[in-house]
Amino acid sequence: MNASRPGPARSLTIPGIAAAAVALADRGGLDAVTMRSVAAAVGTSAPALYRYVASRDELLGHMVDLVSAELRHPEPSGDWVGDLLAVTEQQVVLHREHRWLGAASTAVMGPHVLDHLEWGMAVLAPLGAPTTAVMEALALANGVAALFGAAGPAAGPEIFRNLDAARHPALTAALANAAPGPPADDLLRRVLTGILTAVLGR
Amino acid sequence: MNASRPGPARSLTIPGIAAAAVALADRGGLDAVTMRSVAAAVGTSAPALYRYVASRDELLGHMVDLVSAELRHPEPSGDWVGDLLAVTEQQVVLHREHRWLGAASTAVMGPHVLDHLEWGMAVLAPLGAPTTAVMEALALANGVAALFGAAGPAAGPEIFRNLDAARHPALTAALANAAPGPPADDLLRRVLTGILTAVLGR
DNA sequence: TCCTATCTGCGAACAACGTTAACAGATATT
DNA sequence: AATATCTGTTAACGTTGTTCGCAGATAGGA
Repeated sequence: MNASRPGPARSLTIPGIAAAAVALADRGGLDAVTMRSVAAAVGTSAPALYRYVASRDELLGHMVDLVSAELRHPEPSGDWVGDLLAVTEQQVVLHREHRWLGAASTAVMGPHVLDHLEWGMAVLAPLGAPTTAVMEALALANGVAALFGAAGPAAGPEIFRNLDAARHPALTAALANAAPGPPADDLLRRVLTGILTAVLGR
Repeated sequence: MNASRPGPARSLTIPGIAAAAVALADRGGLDAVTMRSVAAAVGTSAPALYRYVASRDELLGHMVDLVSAELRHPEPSGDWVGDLLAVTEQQVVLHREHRWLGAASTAVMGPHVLDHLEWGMAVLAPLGAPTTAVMEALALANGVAALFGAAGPAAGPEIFRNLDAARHPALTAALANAAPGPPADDLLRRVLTGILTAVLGR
């Protein structure tokens, strides 16, 4: 831990700052993550944060990487669908616990996000599919995880304010007798296998 | 066109305002859509816009609805996969022409967005699947369209700044000899059919 | 030991944003 | 003609991300 550099030692760390920002976003959404609020949460001043991050977007990237570090990647077992499904389920939980994840623009991928891609490449390597197809499959898996995590009662019935019973009869009837509940348990597995076989052609 | 109401007539329309906002967003992203810039584009003042929209978020909703109006929904032909694929391809084009579409939070669905859902319900009605499954299938189709539209050279190689050849060897090798190009033509069809059959179980 | 270079964190400030308040002018109904 | 009501504008408020200097602290070199 030798700094070997003049000047006082830094009192904060990027993971610490990102963790405070994540806690704020979990409570009040991404709008609650302001430079001033994060600074107050870690006990410092807003301009001091710019000694650690170049911009707010970079801080958001650190947040994404921090929560992505929670993913546990099992050793590739040969059952590539099962392996991928296990991690995708974790991603769904991640998106459900941190509903800001999908909106956090990842302008630059953090190391843990890259770890996930690396693991996915290793899992799908035995298939011998072209790398572009593998990347597309992984991107689709990520997107499906985001969709499943964001689903459910994300917003109230205000979304259907413009619903007109005369113009949208089928939709009106469908919403009347069937509120959109959480997706079925095995739906993610079915969709994921459907996507993977469609993309990788196996 | 009788207003039958005192006071001067309004000089603007919501579609006109939304069209100007769409043009701004197409050029400079969603950040370029500020109340002042939109007002300048339509030749008025920022506070005057609040006579037409209650908030900036509502304006964003009008933008989403305006571009969603471009969707052409064919008469259901019985070939529900083909019908759905035709419209989903249009949605991909829409997301590619308006890359801000995915980021525009739809707090309230406009009439044309509801039209799309209504049409989807009608297309999938002959299957006799539970309404929740149909809604899930349509939501997934929308999400896949957004994913396909957002794919490609959306951002430069800055995304992989944190790539470490020692930590991510497979990824490094994959990126070296295969730049992520646009998805194959028939990929969307394969993925969509895979998802639909997985969700609707047919 | 003292000096100096260099780093940290802070107070003030700036431009831009969404939004509101109060007001002048225009217009259709009475 | 009088009145009520709607429109659009100017000014302003609070908040945001970000930058500018500056005071203070600290480690290495003399």
